[in-house]
Amino acid sequence: MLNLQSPLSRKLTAFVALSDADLATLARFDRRRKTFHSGHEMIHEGEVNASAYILSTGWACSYKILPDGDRQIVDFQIPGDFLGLRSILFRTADHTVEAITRIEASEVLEPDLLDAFANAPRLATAVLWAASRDEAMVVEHLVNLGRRSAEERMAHLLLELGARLHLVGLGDEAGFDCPLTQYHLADALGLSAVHVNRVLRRLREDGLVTFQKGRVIVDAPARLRDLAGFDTAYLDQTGPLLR
Amino acid sequence: MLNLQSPLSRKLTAFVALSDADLATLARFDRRRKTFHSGHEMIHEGEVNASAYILSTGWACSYKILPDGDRQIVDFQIPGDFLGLRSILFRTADHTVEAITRIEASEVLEPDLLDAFANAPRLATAVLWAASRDEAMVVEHLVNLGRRSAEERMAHLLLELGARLHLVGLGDEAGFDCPLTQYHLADALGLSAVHVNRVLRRLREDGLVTFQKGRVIVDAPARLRDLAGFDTAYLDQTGPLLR
DNA sequence: ATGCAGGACTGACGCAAAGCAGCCTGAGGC
DNA sequence: GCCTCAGGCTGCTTTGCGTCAGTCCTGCAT
Repeated sequence: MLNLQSPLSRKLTAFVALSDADLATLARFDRRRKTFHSGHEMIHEGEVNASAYILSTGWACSYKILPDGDRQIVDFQIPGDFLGLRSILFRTADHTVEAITRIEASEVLEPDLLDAFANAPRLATAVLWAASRDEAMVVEHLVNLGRRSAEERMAHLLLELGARLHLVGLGDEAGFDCPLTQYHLADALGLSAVHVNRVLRRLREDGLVTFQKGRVIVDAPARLRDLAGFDTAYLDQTGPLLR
Repeated sequence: MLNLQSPLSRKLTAFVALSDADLATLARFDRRRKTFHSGHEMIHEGEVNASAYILSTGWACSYKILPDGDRQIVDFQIPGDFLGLRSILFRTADHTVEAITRIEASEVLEPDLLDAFANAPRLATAVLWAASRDEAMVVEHLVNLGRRSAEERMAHLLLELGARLHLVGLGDEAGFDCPLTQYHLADALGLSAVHVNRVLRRLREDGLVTFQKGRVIVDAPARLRDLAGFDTAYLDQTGPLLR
C-alpha cells in the first residue's frame, strides 16, 4: 500500500498530480527514519555529500555563520518541511541546519533523489515547486530585514510561523506552541537578544501578541496582521499546476 | 543546428548533461525575442499568468513594494539570468521585475515551460538547480541585511555583481560598468539613498572601491573582500551533477 | 537661454537599536 | 542543601542610520 499520508507527498501533490509510480518512489524516501537530539547539527556548512531530510516531528533552523561569529538564521523548519536540498544539489552544503527540539526525520540520500528525478520526472517538477515556495519565504524574510521595523519584523515572523503550523495541522486560531528562545528570534530577525526582549514586551503590553513559556498567543490577530503588513499569498497552497 | 551558445543552455549544461532533444527544446525558448525600454515593468506583483524571460542584454531588478510604499530589491538580473520563474510556477507573480536599462530578452510562456518539463525531464532538474542557485544568492543577501554593517553590505553587493558579471564575460579584473543609481543600491541594501552616498564616499576615501559615473573600480580587491567577508562559494559553477 | 527634473552630494538633528552591565528565575547536577 | 547555567528581563549609554532640508551638476525640453 502506498503511503499517501506522508507529509512530503501531501505537500507535493498539492502542486503536481503524481502517478502511483511517482508516489511509490516517494514512499521509498520515508524508509530511512532517524532521530536527532536537540542541538544536534544535522548539516554543517561546508560539509560535502550531506543528506537531505524530511521533517516528521520537531523544529529545526538553518543558518549561516559569519567570520566574526555572528549568526543569521535563514528559516525555521517545522514538520512536513524539506531541508538540505541545496546541500545535495551543490554537493557541498552552503548552510548549517540544527535541531532545535528532538527531531524525527527521514533521510534522503543523494542517489535516491537523483534516481527519483531520472525515473519520475514529474517529481522533479514537484520538488522545483516546493523549492520555489521556500525561496518565496526567504524573499519575504529578506523584505522583513530590509524594510521593516523591529516590531513589524517580530509580528511578521510570529504570524508566518502560526500560518505555517496551521497548514500542517499544528496550533489553532488562538496560538501555537513554540520552542524558540529569544536568541533564535534575534538571530532570525537581525536583532540583539536584548532588543527582542523589549520588542516582545511592547507587543504584549499593546495587547497584540504574547510569547511566554513556550507558547505564542495572538491576542489581536487583525491588528497584528496590519502592523506586520502580513499577506499569506506567498504561503498559499494553490491547486495543481500540472495534471 | 542547435543553438549551443544561448546563455541559458550554457548555464544549465554546467550542471546537468542535456541530450540533443533537451537542447532542441531549450532552443525553442530563444525564439520569442522582445525588447523593453528602461523603466518598463516586465512583471507586476499580483499579475496572473505572467511570462518568464531569459535576459540577453541589459540589467533588471526584482523587488517587492510594502504597503507604506517602501521598496526592497531582492536581486539584480544581468545577461544570462532567468527571471520570473516563480511567477509561472505560482500562476500569480509574487514580485515585480523592472528593466533598469534597455533590455533584450527571450520570453518563456507557461505552456512552453511545462511542456519542456514533461518532455525533457532532465530540463526540470537543470532548472531546479538554476533556481537553487538563485535561492543561494537570496540567502546571501539575507545574511547581508541581517548581520552586516552598511559598508560591509555595500562591499559585498559590489563584489557579488563584479563576480557575476565576470562569469558571463562582462567587466574585468579592475572593475565593471554599472547602470545602478544610488537609489537602486539603497533599496537593495535596506539603506537610505543619503546613507548610500556617505558609505560610497567612505569606501572611496579608504581606497577600497570607487563607484562613479556608471563605473565601479575595485581599488583594493583583497581588502574589500576581507571587509565584506565575501566568499564566492555560493556563485561557483561546479561540474555537472547528473551525467 | 531658460527652466526643469533626476541624480549625486552634504550638514544638522533625532531616534531606534546595539552594547554593556547586571539581576532574577527555574531546572539540573552533585 | 547549594552551585551552575541557560534563558528571560531591565536601565543606562552610545552610535549608526534615517530624516529633513537643502546645494550643485548635467542633460533635456521648450
